[in-house]
Amino acid sequence: MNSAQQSNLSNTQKVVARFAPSPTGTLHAGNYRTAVFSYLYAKKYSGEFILRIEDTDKARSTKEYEENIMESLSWLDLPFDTIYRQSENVERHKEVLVKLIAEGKAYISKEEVREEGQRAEVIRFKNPNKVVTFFDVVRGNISFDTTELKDFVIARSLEEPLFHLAVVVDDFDEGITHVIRGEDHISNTPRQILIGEAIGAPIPIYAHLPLVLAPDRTKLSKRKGARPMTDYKKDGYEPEALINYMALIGWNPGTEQEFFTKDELISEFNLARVQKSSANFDEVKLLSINRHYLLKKYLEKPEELMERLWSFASADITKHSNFESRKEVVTKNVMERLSYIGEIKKMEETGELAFYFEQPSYMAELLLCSEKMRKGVNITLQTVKEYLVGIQKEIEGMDDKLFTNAESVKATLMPFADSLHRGGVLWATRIALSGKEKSPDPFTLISLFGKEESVKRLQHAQNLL
RNA sequence: GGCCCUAUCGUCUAACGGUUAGGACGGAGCCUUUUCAAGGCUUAAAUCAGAGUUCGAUUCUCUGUAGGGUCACCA
Repeated sequence: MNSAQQSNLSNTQKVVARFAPSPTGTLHAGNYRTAVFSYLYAKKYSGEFILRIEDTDKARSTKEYEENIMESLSWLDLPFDTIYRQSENVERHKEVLVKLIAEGKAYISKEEVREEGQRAEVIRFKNPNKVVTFFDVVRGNISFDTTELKDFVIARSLEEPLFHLAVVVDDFDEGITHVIRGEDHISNTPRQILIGEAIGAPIPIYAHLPLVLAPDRTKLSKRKGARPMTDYKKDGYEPEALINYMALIGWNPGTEQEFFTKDELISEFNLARVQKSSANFDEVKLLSINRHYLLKKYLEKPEELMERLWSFASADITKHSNFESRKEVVTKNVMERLSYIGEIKKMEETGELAFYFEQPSYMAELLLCSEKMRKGVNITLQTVKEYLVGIQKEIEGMDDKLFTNAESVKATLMPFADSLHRGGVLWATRIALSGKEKSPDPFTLISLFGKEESVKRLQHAQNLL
């Protein structure tokens, strides 16, 4: 049996899939992954992707969270064709409730009030108490004996429909053909099918996706480090990387391709290759995919990327008198180690950037290269001083034209370094210029700083000795 | 606990019932190099257990085990 046979929907009907979050908190990658799958599926079949805000819980739903959802979807480039809010549909829900009650399929039930806020009367669905079997595209047939569900509550009152009722009515009214959602909804499905049968709604095609798990292998949640999608935006992640990675959690194309444009995903995606078992969300892998897209953009549109990159740095850097002239080279060097753009902020905070613009301070001993680099030669602070004096002289004697690029600086200075001690001279020079154990090579730095400042920094180093 | 779902390297995963069980991320090592990063090469690492079906099981069946989900007047 396939899904089209099971469902009483016509298989020539246009696909209408939906993403139906409730605006009661910020949503994380696990939530948005279901949006990705729904979107890809709908677009693959030239169908519609609907966003439905499930805000029937007035007490917990807020406009801010709703905006957060819209912002994320827009950032991820998952545009919806239509948006609905359940709260705007209460009249219709009421109409259905009234009809259900009139037909004896639901009833007003007197309740014992145990907690504050509980109603003395609610509306319960009259459970036909049968076994419901439905076909899930991901898992095949699933059966439940609904007897254990009893007569479940579908509304607090005529004006206050609850989740199951609202979902079924709205899916029906909106013409939803495919319900693609998380596995945590599997056990809700029989209830919803029962309601659907009671109101004469067609049964949609169900696809329950495996859950996205936190590293502790339980459901992803805020407490377990799941970040709101907007955090990735704030940190300057590439939305293409998120989409790419989320698509690959619980789905694979069956080939060894790992990077996909959105259009490629749309054409490659299918529900048949969706995994049954839940998966871990791996921030490290996300980082590596992000870096791939970051580098790609840097290669394609360096100007644009540079603008974006430095918008994450403080004015101490971007308003520095040398910033504009050094920006390009610094960007190039910084890009070699960034996984995501916002990391530049971290680099600045940990003091990895300052030396590009200001005289660094450091301990004189740092000018001494490691034993390994000395290759048996005895190098003392005095020797280092001689190296620095020598290299400074060389630089002072260089034609200004030679400073325009690192290669010409290297071509001029390397023979000199070799004549004394390559490792010792270059290490000391680099430290004098950067003050850092780890930094770009000395030729790049000399070319970046120019004659005057390079000499100044070398002089500073000599004064330490 | 009841019900439901799931089970391949650390992680994400591939493999018409027949493969030296493949790839990616991460790890390790080597090369390159003045440092770091990048890059190149190499490498370690898995079919939950036990029965059954079969000439042959990662793949099918059953049992066990483990993990997860769900049991609201939340969604």
